[in-house]
Amino acid sequence: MNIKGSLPLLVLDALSKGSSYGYQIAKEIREQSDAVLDFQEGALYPTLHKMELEGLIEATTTVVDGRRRRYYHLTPRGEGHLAAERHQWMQYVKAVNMVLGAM
Amino acid sequence: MNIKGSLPLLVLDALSKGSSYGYQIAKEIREQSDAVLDFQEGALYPTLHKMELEGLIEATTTVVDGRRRRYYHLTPRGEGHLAAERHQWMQYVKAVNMVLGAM
DNA sequence: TCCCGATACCTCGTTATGTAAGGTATTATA
DNA sequence: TATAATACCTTACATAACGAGGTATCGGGA
Repeated sequence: MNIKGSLPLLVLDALSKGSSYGYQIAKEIREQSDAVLDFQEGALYPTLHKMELEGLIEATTTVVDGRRRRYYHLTPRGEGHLAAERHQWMQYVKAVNMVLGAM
Repeated sequence: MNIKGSLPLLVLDALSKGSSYGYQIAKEIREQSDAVLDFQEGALYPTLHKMELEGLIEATTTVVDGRRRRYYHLTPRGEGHLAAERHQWMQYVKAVNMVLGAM
């Protein structure tokens, strides 16, 4: 179950804790949310590519145990964007809760 | 700024407080959220029609002050769905916050 | 009087972002 | 030996939003 629009925030947040790669990021999001969040590869990889094009993240490809890994890390621009996305997320949640709570 | 997927919940919630109509529902959501939520008519009306087809809401058309109004009210099915949507929303928010909070 | 903003409904084209399913390839395990 | 896990990718499709347009009424200000 994935609400559209929250994946970039989750990716930026994951990379703010150190560089990582697609498969690992997806796994962490799934595990840390007790499998409530479960983004498919068809959402993850295009999002990573888009964020790279936007200059939010940068990548280097390496090979570990014979398997190719594309490690991403935040750019300064990405760091700024993380703060903005965090704020937007909290603001949105607050707004929905205000409406739901209102009588 | 609207995260995709939250509109049906907000509509069901609005109608749980009494019958209402599209224009009014949109206005309430906008006002009660301090304009953070601002769904356009191109999102609102198709969503209302879809929810009616799904049997979550029912409508009656009346005329007030010469203007046509289509009043919606919750069906029993819609009431059950509201509880499910509420739960899903809270579960999702909790999941994202768990991931964001995790180190 | 005339136009504009607010009210009230609607649809259509486009865009964004997800799922499902497929492909390629390697390594570890049953 | 075959299957799961790791690791990348793409394509077709579905969904749900936005933007912009249309129709129509009513009330208020220039």
